[in-house]
Amino acid sequence: MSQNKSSTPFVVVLQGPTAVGKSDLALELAASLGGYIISADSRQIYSQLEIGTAKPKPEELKAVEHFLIGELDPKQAFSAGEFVRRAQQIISKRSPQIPIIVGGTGFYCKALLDGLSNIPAVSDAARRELALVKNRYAKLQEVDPVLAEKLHPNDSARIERGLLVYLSSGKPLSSFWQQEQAVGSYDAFSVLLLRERQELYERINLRLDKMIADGLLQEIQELLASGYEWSDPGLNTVGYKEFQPFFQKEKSLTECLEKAKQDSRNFAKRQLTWYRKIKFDLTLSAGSDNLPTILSRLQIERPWLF
RNA sequence: GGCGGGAUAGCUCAGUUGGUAGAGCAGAGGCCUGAAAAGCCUUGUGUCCCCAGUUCAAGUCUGGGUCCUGCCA
Repeated sequence: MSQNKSSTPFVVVLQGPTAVGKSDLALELAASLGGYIISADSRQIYSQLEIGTAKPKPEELKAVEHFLIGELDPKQAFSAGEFVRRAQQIISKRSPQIPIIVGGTGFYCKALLDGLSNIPAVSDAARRELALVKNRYAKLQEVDPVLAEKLHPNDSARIERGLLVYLSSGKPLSSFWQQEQAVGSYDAFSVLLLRERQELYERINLRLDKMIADGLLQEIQELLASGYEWSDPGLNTVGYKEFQPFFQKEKSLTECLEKAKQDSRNFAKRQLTWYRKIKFDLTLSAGSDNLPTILSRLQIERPWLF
């Protein structure tokens, strides 16, 4: 047991709801293990969204090497598949350095660890064709009954995705599930960082107030002035989209700020629901001195690291 | 002080010709195979402000209180 049993790369995964305090712990952990950080965050991947996505500060980005932060233009769409591809590449290139994968996008972490079915990319032609489909759920029932069975008729996003895959490939999305999964197998140590609900909600509220104080509105103003639009993927982000009515002079700043806080709280709740069914090696309560706890566990379970 | 409007779920409010009440939001729980900070589902017994009256029956009508609120003074 003196070394990693196979060549499977070792990764630490740190997850938790928004505003719980993941970044600080990740920095400490990376420093202790001599590792680097990969952000598993569907919003921090965008450039120019600094304040509202609570990106690490420049000093922090300098102290520890970070990946997948600010790499994408807000006009570009991103996806779980793309995340997995990029993360895998970074991990293999950097091996045997230890990546600390930190982020609140649970789906990305799951996709990286458990793999995604190998589903063909969606074509532009399919998108154009989809625009002509009237009753989408009925169409999906006809074309991919297996998927339709699993979806609620109101679940527009997944119905759309199912149809796009069918229109692109000519095969039902569900037919790809059985196929081999593109699993990059890792020896992962998964940590969940939690906080008491009430306290988490209070932190979220305070964080939004602080974002405004730190110049969130100016940041949005600059984005708009640079030609970004509210319909761009990057701006479809909690902490940004709620301020559209303010910039369009339809609602007061207070109203928009309250909505942003509300949406963040709802988001945190959804994250917590997601994490409940994910298996973690260690669940920690934020606020205490968690670094030693993680390190001692690793010393026992992954002695070759030390 | 005068003339109005209102008092119903944590919040904002609906409630039809009287038959013991319902939406949105919040809260809570859940789903999730390339938009996941997205998308979606489930979940509402509360002194209908108080007292008295009419009535088989009052959130709903009548009278009297109390407290908000708008305009005029």
